[in-house]
Amino acid sequence: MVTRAEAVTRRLREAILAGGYEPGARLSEVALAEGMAVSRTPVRAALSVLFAEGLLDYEPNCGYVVRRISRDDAAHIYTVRATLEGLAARLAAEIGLGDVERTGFEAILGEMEQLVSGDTWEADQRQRWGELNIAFHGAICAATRNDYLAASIQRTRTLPVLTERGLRTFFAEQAVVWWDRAAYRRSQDDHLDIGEAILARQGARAEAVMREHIERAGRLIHRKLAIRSEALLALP
Amino acid sequence: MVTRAEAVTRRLREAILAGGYEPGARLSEVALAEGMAVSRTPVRAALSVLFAEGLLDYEPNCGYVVRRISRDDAAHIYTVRATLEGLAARLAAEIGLGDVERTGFEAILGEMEQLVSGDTWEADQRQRWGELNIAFHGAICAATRNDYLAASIQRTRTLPVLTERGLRTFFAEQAVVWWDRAAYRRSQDDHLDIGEAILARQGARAEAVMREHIERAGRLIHRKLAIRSEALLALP
DNA sequence: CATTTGCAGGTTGTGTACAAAATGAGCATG
DNA sequence: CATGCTCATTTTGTACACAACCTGCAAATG
Repeated sequence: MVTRAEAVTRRLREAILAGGYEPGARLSEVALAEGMAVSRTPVRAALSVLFAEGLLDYEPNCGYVVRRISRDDAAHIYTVRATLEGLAARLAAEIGLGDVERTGFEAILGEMEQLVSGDTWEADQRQRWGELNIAFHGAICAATRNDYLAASIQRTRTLPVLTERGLRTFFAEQAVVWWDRAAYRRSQDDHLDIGEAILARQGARAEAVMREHIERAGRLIHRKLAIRSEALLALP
Repeated sequence: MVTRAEAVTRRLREAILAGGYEPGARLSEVALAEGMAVSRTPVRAALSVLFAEGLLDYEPNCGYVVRRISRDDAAHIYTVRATLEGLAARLAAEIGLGDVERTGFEAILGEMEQLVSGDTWEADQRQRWGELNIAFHGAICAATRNDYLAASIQRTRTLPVLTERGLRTFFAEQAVVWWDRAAYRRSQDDHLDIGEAILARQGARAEAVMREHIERAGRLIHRKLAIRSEALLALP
């Protein structure tokens, strides 16, 4: 059975990552408790967990607020993520994929290629592409057989960033509304190179391409955030 | 003011990392509460935080136990740590040290060299060397100006491993009782190379040496754990 | 004899009352 | 007008009572 604390944790985490709360928003225990029809106890437990995960800031006797991540923080996180995903790609190449893994891996890449080179590019296709992108990176993580590495990468992908809409988490496919179609094409080319390198057991090449692949996404978001910051400064 | 929950968290964390509780030990809420003369509430908060940090395992309605990390887990963690510390060394070299940083850095290296090439090698000298080792790696982290990276590295160093004595955390200097003096000398040679590379702004060299430096420590611990496992199996 | 079912004991999960601390409004004072 | 103080309000921190749940054992049942 799931405890209420767990249920509240999951609901809150998803709400935050989906952008239901603005970064900087105060999370009042009583308000959340009433909203979810539980007492403050499970809410407190959930908040402490999300704080430990890095989604919230906390000040004793002052409460929890949704963490606001600065442009520099985002750049720092992307630096780490690029390195870790590069490591994962290299390990996957060095260890090699089993037959089942290989089949699934090629299926993911094939469907992505089909999507991105299709005639239309509607919202549901972009979303499907995002799912496949997650699956692609997840497959590489899984192939390393290193749970700690997979968890570390996962952490870098689930931190909310200052946003009004669209750019909810660092995981690039959540931010796709920012991208033009050429960026998808470029991203897909990277994926093809990475997949090829891994299947050919070329560890160094897989690592280098993956690293650059992530760092490019980081630069893109860094630039987008700059534009947003200027826009905010230009207000009243 | 610090809340009781924070105080309990700190005390518990230190106790676990110092080896006060065997991996696998159950942490009863009431027992801890009585032992620290607080109610169960702050104890529960502390346990949930330590669980999120990865120091504890948790099963609903069943309680918390000190996490037991397998040999493979240890190897996985060291792989990630070697990569991250390598990244830190490279960034430190690329960014460069300020005058104050550089002075402190050289002081640390100098004292370590003096210690390890001295005539005696007693317990307090080994401990001092351990402190300086922490300071050395910490200085490199700080020089990157990347808090997320520093936190990620810190996490890899604070996970307890199966042990009876000596080998409490993965941070090698906690495990020094396992090493002979030659290992310290070798470690110090690495430090000197890394320091030289960073000061000379040789990023790739700093990264490579640091990576190997950490991976060697990982292999050492992996081997030690193997010996311990055999010893355990050999018991009645 | 094996299986199950019920009970007792202990542990964790939740609700709630109260204490302690921070916040903010209003007012006095320089 | 700015500053600092007091006090009410709000929010969080803690304690504790009770409910829900797991565990082990023993007795009943087939």
